[in-house]
Amino acid sequence: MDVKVLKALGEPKRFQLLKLMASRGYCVRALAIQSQLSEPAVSQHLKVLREAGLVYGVKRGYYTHYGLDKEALGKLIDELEQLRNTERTICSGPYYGCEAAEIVKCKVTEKRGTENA
Amino acid sequence: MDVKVLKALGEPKRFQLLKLMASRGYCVRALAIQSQLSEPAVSQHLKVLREAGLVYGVKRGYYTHYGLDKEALGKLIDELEQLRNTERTICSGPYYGCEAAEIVKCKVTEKRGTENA
DNA sequence: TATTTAATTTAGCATTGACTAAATCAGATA
DNA sequence: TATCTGATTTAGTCAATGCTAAATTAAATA
Repeated sequence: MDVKVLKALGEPKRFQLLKLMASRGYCVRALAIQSQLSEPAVSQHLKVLREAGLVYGVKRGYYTHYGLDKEALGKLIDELEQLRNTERTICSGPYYGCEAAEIVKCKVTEKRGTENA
Repeated sequence: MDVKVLKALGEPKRFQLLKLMASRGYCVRALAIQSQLSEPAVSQHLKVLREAGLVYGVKRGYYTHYGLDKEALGKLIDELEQLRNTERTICSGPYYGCEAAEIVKCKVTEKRGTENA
């Protein structure tokens, strides 16, 4: 999982821009007006979104059309889905350690144990 | 869409913690060991995740068991899915404006127009 | 009730990040 | 080729954020 994608989405203005671009292409100024941001600010946000692979830009005449890359979004969704479907280990042992205790290498007999479930 | 959720996920260590908690419950110290973070650092991350609704804590004896709230994750997934399924408006008009031009209120005749598709 | 202990909170510090203003770039138009 | 213009980049500023160390809290245990 590329955290860069989540980080790119986790900024309110950036997410707003992305929502706009979901429905159609926008040039930088249009995005700036819609989002109440300056053009350089939009440009910088677009750079982050581009580097996360969430957005693509197509030059058409003077303008560059920016749009949401739905395939990239789908990839993220798949990965989150996978996380959701992670099987959950049931730990019903004593407080200090369970069947998965060795993961953190803390023993029951230690002074300050680590609970693992 | 609550951007707080995405913001909470967009931090590497925090996402790592969440991945751990997907498979089973962990106490703070176990998470600290696993993630190579101090306990206060983990506690602070958990606070962010809790406030985003992504994580729940259950007190069991001395320990608090933290786990991923899969329902909250599902909600996020649904919202991203919705974004992905957004119908795309086709703009095939001239450079300065298309059928959706009025959105940004820029006219073809303006000195510096705004492209909308 | 007194003690123990996992967890949290606080203050402080260093880093990251978003924005502005100005300069620059790129490339389409004339 | 020269010009015009949408977009990007750069430098600088301020706020937000993640971490540490120390103090504090809350609640289970003895």
